[in-house]
Amino acid sequence: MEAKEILKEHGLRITEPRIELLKVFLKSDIALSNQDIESALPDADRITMYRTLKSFQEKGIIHKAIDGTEVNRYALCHSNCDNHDHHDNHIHFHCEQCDNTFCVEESEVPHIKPPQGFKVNETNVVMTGLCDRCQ
Amino acid sequence: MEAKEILKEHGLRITEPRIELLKVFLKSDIALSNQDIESALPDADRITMYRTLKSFQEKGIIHKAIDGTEVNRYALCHSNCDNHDHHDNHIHFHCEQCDNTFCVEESEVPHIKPPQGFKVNETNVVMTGLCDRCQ
DNA sequence: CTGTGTGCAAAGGGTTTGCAAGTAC
DNA sequence: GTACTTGCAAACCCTTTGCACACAG
Repeated sequence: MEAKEILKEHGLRITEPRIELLKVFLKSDIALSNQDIESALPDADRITMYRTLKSFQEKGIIHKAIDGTEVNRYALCHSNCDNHDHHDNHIHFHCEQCDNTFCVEESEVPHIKPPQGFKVNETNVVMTGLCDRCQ
Repeated sequence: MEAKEILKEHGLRITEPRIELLKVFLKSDIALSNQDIESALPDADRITMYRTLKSFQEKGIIHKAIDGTEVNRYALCHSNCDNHDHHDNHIHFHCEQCDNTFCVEESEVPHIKPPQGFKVNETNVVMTGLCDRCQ
């Protein structure tokens, strides 16, 4: 069972809500909002979901996909992110039509020179437009 | 009075709450959160502020500064944005220390090739790190 | 067995809606 | 005068906290 392995690898106890949530992420090719997750797991407890999302982020299992919308979305980390140290370095794409957010894994965030006197730790790129299914 | 002119140019009635809010933006060199605005205008009505921010956005007076935080921040449009058609094309910088977000006006968002079959309307870049005052 | 995780109830906080009075033009 | 705007109250909704019970290791 892949979900259980991921939990074990990241030092989290194997519980049912965590396995179910992780399965949803493993099956999805888009970044998931709270609403998406609730639709996928209608019987899951919302509070538990909040807490699970939080610990998944802290353990480096998922990352927040910055897409410029009001809505928080999360996606699996593909690089080996350890606790508190994410290094996903890809672009996110938000489709205006279907409202989905995609991780563009094949992309690399370009190096952009920061303004004078500024120190950059992380650069995020969000593209907005129409995805391949919608246009 | 510059504030009044801006309102007139964008087809908005000249009212006190709008002038006051616009003055706050004109004086600020950072993107402003709701909290920032409330601190600057302690006596202003919060509901009116929400509505004013909304109409300013719709008229192209301000734009949302995407900075990857939970907090919505807004900054004046410098290019000529008309209704529903923003074309600010600069990078935003979020400082982890002072929690401020800056519009990096001198920057240009690089052209990044979208994935196969995707159509890009807008590209946003957010850099996170330490600003010149904090490092 | 021990500490972590769960899930219900309740509190918290920010945002939106309804509506009557006020005001720009 | 008319349509837009304001600002209060109340409704809304999402998120967080408290706590007792359940369960993984």
